[in-house]
Amino acid sequence: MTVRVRFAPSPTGYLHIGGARTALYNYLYAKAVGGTFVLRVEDTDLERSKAEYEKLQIEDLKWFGITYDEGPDKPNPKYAPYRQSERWDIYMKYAKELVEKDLAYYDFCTDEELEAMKEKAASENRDPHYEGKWKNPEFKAEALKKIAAGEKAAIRFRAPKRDFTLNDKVKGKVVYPANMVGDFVIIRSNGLAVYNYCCVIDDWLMDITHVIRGEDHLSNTVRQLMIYEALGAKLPEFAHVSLLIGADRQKLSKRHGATSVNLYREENYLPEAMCNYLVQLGWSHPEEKDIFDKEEIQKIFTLDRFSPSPAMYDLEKLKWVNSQHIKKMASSEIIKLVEALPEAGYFKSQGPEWKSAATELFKQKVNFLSEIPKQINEMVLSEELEMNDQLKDILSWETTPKVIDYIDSQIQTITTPFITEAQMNGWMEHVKKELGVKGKPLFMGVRAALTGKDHGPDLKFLIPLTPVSVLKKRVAQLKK
RNA sequence: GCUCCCAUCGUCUAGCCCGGUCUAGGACAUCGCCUUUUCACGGCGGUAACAGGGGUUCGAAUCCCCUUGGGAGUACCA
Repeated sequence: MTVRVRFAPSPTGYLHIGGARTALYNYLYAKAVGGTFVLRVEDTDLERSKAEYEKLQIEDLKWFGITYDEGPDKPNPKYAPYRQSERWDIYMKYAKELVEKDLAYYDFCTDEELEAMKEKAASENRDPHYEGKWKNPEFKAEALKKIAAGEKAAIRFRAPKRDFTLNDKVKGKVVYPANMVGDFVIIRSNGLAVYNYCCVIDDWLMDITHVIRGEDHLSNTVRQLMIYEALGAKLPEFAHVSLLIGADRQKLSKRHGATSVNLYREENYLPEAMCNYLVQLGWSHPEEKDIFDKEEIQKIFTLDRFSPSPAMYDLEKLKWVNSQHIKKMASSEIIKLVEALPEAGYFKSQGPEWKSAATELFKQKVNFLSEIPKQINEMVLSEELEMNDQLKDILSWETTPKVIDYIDSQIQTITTPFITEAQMNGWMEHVKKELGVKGKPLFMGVRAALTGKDHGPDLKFLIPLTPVSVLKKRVAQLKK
């Protein structure tokens, strides 16, 4: 039997970081065992579900490189349709069968009655477990007659009064005591099915073998276990992955800042880095590696390396992971990506040699791709000197004026658009040997003269990338 | 309230299932030093954790119980 897993998002917003992580785990597992990854859209909440969100979420998934084998736009006739909103009749059909078998019953209870029941239960300090009076066969006949006459009613599942046990891949053995839940609604009085029920019907009918999802579903799983049993369906394996939490240890949500995947896309995070980080949040590499890519993980991914405790979503480490992936990446790849950036005007206008030299230099120093053109604009292009305390300090050294004078005299003789690394080294040699300036005054003096800054990348690489016209202007400003 | 889940450095985690090799390992962050200056990179090193209490055992981070703390669920939401 081949493995079939699914990711089942609700299209009620952008793809969430947590959702992406769950999708990733499913995807990785499918890849690891040669299974099928299904995308199912859980849009039973008509109020909040929007078709455009479905599209957006799929785009986000694509950005991650998460592709699915089956889904709304890639249907397998055996299992289609893949949107729950297109499966109402299926849910109803099985619900009626459950009623036939007395495993469920019609409930004509009104909202007011329900409310009263809940209040009463609360006042008696117990759970408002619903137990309808329609258990009685007479009531059943009566109910069926009313339904036939067109009366609206919900269908409630009759919860067996006994323990249920789940052997979860992450949590281990979980025992749900009897009476944990009362009879619960599976079909609303408007005829539409409810999550805990559709989910089971779909997983069953779609032959899902492994349900990998967030821990927030763990408590609800008892309801699903009951339905599987009533249906006579084979239970899939369950893996309830711990939740992502924010800095306040609460479940990660919008108020924790950037929790939508599209935000990271816009910020030009590397999808590979994002995957790397997300996978690592709750799952550990068997060799304790921190940096890895999807191709590597999908070969070795297993369900037994999940951490059972929640993981805090921490931008600092993500930043570092991103920087590591930038360093790993071929410069040719980076060039393509950088050129697509809005700040990359100057970068784009340069020749291939300049681009690759600049990329080699700056990719070592940034956490984000967008910092490459930003740094270039600042370090290479800016003509304006910013007179800060550090710079003033350097200028006050007694060796600095003669360094500047020398650099000025040299730069005047240059007629090429750029100087070479050899020329740069020659200047350094001269200042060191002939002017007798070495160590900190040497490097800081030359740096100040040519960049007007007290920090930046190695001079011998930086200066050959800087237009001579810019260098001249900087030196001229310092001469004044 | 009730039910379930969770508990190793500030953070992500290894180790836990199959007790001794753990004076608890790695990574991020942080601090210090080194590298022809600075930021960064790299290298080296430091600070830093088994929530508390009981058991079981010759021996417990590892097994059991309790407490505490955190999380989730408790809907005709998903």
